[in-house]
Amino acid sequence: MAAAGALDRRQRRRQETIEEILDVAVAVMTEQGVAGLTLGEVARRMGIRPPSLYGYFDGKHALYDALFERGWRALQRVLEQAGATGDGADPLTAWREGTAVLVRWAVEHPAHSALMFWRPVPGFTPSARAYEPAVELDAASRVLLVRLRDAGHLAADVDVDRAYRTWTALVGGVISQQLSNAPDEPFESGTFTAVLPDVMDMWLGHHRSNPSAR
Amino acid sequence: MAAAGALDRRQRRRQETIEEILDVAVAVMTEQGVAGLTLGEVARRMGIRPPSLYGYFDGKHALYDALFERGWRALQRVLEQAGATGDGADPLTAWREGTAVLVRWAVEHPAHSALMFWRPVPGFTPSARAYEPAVELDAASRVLLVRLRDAGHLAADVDVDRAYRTWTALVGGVISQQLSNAPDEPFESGTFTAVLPDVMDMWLGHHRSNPSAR
DNA sequence: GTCTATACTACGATAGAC
DNA sequence: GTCTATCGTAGTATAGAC
Repeated sequence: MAAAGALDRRQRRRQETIEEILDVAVAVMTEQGVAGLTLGEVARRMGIRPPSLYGYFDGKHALYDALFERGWRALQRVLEQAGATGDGADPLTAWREGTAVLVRWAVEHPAHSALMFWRPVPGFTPSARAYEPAVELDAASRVLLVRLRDAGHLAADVDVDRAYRTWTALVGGVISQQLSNAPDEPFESGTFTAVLPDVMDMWLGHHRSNPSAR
Repeated sequence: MAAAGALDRRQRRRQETIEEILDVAVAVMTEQGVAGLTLGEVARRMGIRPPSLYGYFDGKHALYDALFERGWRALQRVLEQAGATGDGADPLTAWREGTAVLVRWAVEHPAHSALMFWRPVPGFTPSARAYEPAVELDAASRVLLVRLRDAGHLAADVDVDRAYRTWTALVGGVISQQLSNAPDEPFESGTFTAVLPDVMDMWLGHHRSNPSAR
């Protein structure tokens, strides 16, 4: 039992170090840009030497990969807490609020967002494991979209896939513009996040009256 | 006259070298990502040494700056050629076609677009000179938007600034999603560029019936 | 004037001592 | 587990050949 306790303690300590590395990396990325992350700067802020980081991550890309996965998992979590993926609430409310929560999270986590939504790092491609929560969230969003249609908020013959793609473009556009042009503005009063209600109305109106025909 | 001729010839030669550097840089950025540009790779492809590039550009950032400016100027040019900024055509047609030309140019010039619309390079901020065509295009777009309203295609009391911001978010979103998720698809059959007509209809419909109130 | 040669600093990464 | 030492390559800058 003593050995197991020591192992737990050691593993917990290790986990704490991993968390610290990731937190510091996010801070560096927020200040210097996602591609401006350097292992030297992370090590410097932690008071260790760059090679020591290799005891926790297999290089810089592994760090990006962990941040990519954690970003999607964190987004998943806030959406679940907002009740956006549950079956209880009215689909329309869930859709509207879920979208707002998504955009808020994105602008409040610019470094994660840039890594997740754009691909600013030359050689980096997320692993299948890191991609998993993104795929799950995609599937959950499509399910909710179907419920939105079945509840009569969208035209019965709407092209769900096309409508979903359109929605991602609109929401992604608001996030993109806000982060590129005014990253320091808060969600509530952002130059672009402020038009999110308009954008939602636009999308809902279009798919309520105008079906996918074109 | 002979001296002037020699000077012209020398300057022309120099200009050709500058163009070649920029072309090669775009090729590298297209393959490796905007932040993946290295002077060594540019020099290697041109058959020269990295320090030779300093005779034409004051380092990598100056190269980015020139590409930023040329990108906006090129976009300006194709929009003018499409008649999107002239006074002749119907404002609605000009707006629709101008938007399509913009999106097409963006997806067909991914390296330029990433540099112009996102900010993927850590230390780089475009100079005022490089920004000029972007500002001009912004102003021209707003003028056209006012003409669109005055021609009765938008509600008379529409908030022009807000409508313009919304438009940039929508169009930027389509470009963003297309370039991030399926950069190799052509404009005509792109997963996201294909919904551009829907997005345009949405935006026009919203501002025709629903004024800025909210 | 334009290039090559060379040097300096910083980065990511690995090997091996303690 | 962390360190020092080291490698290869990048961006940058200067000196000097032609």
